[in-house]
Amino acid sequence: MSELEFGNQINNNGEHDSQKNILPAVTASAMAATFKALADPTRLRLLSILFHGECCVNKLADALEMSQSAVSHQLRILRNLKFVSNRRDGHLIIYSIDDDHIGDLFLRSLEHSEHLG
Amino acid sequence: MSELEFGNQINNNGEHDSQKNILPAVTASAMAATFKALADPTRLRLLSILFHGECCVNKLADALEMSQSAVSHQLRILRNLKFVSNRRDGHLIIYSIDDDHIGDLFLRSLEHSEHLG
DNA sequence: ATATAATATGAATATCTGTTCACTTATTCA
DNA sequence: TGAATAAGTGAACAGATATTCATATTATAT
Repeated sequence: MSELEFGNQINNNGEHDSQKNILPAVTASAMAATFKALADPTRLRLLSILFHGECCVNKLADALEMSQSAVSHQLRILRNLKFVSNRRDGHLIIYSIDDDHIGDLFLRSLEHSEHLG
Repeated sequence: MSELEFGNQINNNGEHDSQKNILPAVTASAMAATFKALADPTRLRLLSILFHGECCVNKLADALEMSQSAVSHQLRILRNLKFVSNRRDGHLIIYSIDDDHIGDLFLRSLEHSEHLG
């Protein structure tokens, strides 16, 4: 990771600062938002179901034995971060995975939690 | 991700359930803990510094313009999740990255946040 | 139109999280 | 030993988060 670059930066004195190369606060917040969306067991379990194929809200709620409302609230968070998308079919709303990065993030996290033991 | 497996499961009726293959709640919580540790701008910025090499607590606090206490609290969280380790050198405690997965997680999250725009 | 089914949403609440403050611990050096 | 420096920690507090409850929205079927 030593080649990591977050874009050029100007330090407090207005001088170019290539030494520290600290992740800018704005970028850090954006990344934190991404991790926050994945930092909940319910949302991870929802995603684990959707990895196997699209699914409507009621089925998701049944599968997790949670209220429809709770699941709907959580799906909104995944939607806002563009991890999932939905489409209407009759009076069902059908959710599916809609992101390239999430699979990798998911697997790395699984590896790490196994690594912790 | 369709080949994703979380280990065999037994459903409510005691029957084998290979259809849903939902991420078990315990595993989901472990993964969530991993993501939680990364779901904060301060901790991500600390890691971004450590990617460039080891660093003591005071320098980290200076770099982020935060109190030593706040940084110390956050370092403990990264330490508990084994993302960083530390060693003593005189009266300095020197922190460094101590994980294989974190670099990937970091970069994927960066990609995703850029993808969101 | 009306009733029903599926989903979304706002308010409320209990829990969790990040920082500050005051203090303690650990190490070095005079 | 005693002062100084670096880092860790518990309590407290403000702000964020997950669920519940009640209600609103949207589409289907009669």
